Amino acid sequence: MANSQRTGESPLYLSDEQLRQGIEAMFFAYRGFTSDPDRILATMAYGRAHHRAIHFIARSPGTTVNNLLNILGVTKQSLNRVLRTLIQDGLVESRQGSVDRRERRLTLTEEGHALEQQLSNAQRARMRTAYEAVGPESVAGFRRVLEAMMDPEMRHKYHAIKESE
Amino acid sequence: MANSQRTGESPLYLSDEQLRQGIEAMFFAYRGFTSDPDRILATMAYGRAHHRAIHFIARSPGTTVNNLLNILGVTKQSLNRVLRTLIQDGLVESRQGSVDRRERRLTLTEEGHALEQQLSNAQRARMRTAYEAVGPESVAGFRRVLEAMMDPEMRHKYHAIKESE
DNA sequence: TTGGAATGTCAACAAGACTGACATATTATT
DNA sequence: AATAATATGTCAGTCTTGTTGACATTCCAA
Repeated sequence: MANSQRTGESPLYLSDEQLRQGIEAMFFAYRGFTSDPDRILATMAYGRAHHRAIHFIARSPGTTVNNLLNILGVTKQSLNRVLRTLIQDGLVESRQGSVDRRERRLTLTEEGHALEQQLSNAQRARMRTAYEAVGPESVAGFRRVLEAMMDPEMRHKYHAIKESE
Repeated sequence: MANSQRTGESPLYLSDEQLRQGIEAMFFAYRGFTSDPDRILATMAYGRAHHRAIHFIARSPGTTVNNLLNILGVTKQSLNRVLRTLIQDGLVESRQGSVDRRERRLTLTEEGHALEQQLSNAQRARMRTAYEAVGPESVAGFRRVLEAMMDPEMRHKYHAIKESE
């Protein structure tokens, strides 16, 4: 069962040790990935959950609560708490849908956009530095592996967001 | 400042849109990355924090609490709560250090190893499937980008663990 | 012997996830 | 027109995992 017992049959890059290193790289890299926005958010009363909501509202202006729930994969109670504070603080605007008036269409206010820019600038800066350091071929590989790691439903959502832009 | 305003100067793969897609890919992929262990852990009274502790104890048997604190980047109180339950449940053994008896040397018990295997098998299976789907060149690029994304201290720890194996 | 380091523990707290129950509009179906 | 389903919001309670701050113990080293 364990790959290390049949190294003759499968290539080195699929060995348990290589996979384990990939797992640890993912762990440490994700820490770096979130650290810059986290630092900014910590100075306000916000956390990672607020960042995620802001990001995807910025990405798909006019999105509904339900759509956001699907993308973020949390409960409506959890999301609602975050949205409530963002709306109260004037970062997010919630308008009744014109076609289906049960829906709430979410958009960022000017203030919300300002924070979104601040957060994504920080996150992109790290990403850009990493991309520049390794070059386009490595970046292409990076993107391919990440996509292959996603659950199929997540992959669909990922593509849907990409293509709607 | 925003890269989208000087697309003529910098390559496409460093555009804000490409960086944004990388950020979202990272977000969705990390969800997949943690989902299999999370599912297993949810059936017991454990969470991701327990998984992380178990992983790095398995990786560096006889490691100290302090070393684990450095790797995991949490407070000792937080780690201690997790370790306490793991020790009580007989998954982790804590022995007084022989050289410096203030230290606690942490190892997995047989039961601990069994759980670690279950968790890492699940996580490696996803990793292996992804790796197989994209091939060794993409994997190499993936690893390069992840490493470039880490904070320098994290990169050191990552290498230290790799090389001690 | 004294100071500092490593560890453990107690208490209190907060973010952010969860479940379950229930309310209110609105739309769709019968 | 009545009923069912959908979208959203809210209240209450729980859990995990993180945080601070305070304090005790043990042990090494100057």
